[in-house]
Amino acid sequence: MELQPEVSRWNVTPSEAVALQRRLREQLVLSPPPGLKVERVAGADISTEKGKDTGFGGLVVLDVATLAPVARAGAAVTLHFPYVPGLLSFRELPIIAAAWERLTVRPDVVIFDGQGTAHPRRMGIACHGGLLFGVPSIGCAKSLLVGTHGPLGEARGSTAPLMHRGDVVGMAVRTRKGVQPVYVSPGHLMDLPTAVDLVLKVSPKYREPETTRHAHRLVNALRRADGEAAELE
DNA sequence: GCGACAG
DNA sequence: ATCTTGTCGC
Repeated sequence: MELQPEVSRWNVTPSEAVALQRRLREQLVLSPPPGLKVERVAGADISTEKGKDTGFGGLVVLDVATLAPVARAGAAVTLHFPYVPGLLSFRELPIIAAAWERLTVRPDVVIFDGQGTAHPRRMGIACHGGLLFGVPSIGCAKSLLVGTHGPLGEARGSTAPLMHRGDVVGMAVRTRKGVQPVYVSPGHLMDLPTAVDLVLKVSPKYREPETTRHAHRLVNALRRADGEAAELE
């Protein structure tokens, strides 16, 4: 058997995964490619069933100017890694990668449902995914894994730096007045200001980015469709 | 040793 | 993440 490149090595123990993250983070580039033009942005997500071990993953590509979907792809893959805080990418990325291979339209940026550098080892799922696909990426999470931040204004667009061990690892961003902020951090080939700007741009109305919302609906639809097919057996 | 802990 | 009903507020 060929030894898989480390960035796509999934058959590891949690302990090995941690060691892998420490090596992979050396490859991270925390700045956008010079002259990056963002015309298409993709959202990635997975959905699972309570007692089953199949994960349904998908990506939806949106036109940034109109936020209209222009492409999508999904895949069903057996889960081989448990949910462990800090090791989310080893559970979800194999599924998202299968969908990525079926995606015919390449986005300029991928937004993941989870952390980027706002991670104990600066290697959240957005970092790992960006490295894997070789594409600029952003992490946009609904809750914190690590870090603290001060209060932020009530208005949409308000921000507060997310601090962890003396470093700014991300930004708490209010995407909508009167709701809890989301937590934005760069993944790969990305910086924090660019990430925050883009997340606000693709979140004009709801708390979460339209990319994430579309991806979430896609993978849930895939899971339900699979469940209905199973009922007819 | 104790508590925290993306999805 | 998923399992689940109603409920509060714009």
